[in-house]
Amino acid sequence: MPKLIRDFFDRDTLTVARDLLGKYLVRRVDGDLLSGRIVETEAYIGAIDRACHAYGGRRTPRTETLYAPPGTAYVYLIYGMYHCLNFVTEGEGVAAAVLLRGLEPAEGAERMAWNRFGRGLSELTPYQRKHFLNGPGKVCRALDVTRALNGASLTGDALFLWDAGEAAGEIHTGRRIGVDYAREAAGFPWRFWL
DNA sequence: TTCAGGATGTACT
DNA sequence: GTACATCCTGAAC
Repeated sequence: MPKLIRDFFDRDTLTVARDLLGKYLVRRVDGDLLSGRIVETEAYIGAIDRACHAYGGRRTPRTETLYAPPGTAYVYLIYGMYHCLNFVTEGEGVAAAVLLRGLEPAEGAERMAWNRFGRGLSELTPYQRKHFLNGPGKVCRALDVTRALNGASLTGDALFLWDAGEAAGEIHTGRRIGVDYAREAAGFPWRFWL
């Protein structure tokens, strides 16, 4: 019911990227619940997208997860020190996913602050509060998402998505971040935010 | 508030 | 050897 099931991800990737806005990502770690409302996503579609790691059907040990069944977590290391979390979409064998770029903190914000900055919520500067979960690396750091979760199911206990029944609100669309190298794909309006 | 520069490891040429 | 779906710090404005 409110927990998103595999069928949710087994659809057109752009549709999934939009529908994820306003849903909640929930992470269970050591009995604690960390969660946030999804406010920014990007779509990556291997068949036609130079910015996708699996562009043109490319298969390597890293990209293998992109071909996994819908509702699988694709987590990779970027710039040697940060992780990015993606939700695999469309049927098994089709390389496509939605990158999670931003959350609004919900449950467990205190612990997330410790994960991100090594100190509690009340100790944060205004700048740190404003830039709390507004980037893919930040989200993963706060929710303790690492490559240990690569290939995990998004309908399990450690990591899943929740539909609280809230209306998403107005959805904005634009170019994706950090893909200027991707030629024609650099301009695809595949970034969505609230 | 904006900007340049550096950190850091893996994937792939 | 080069590039990378990033973030932080510190300095200048």
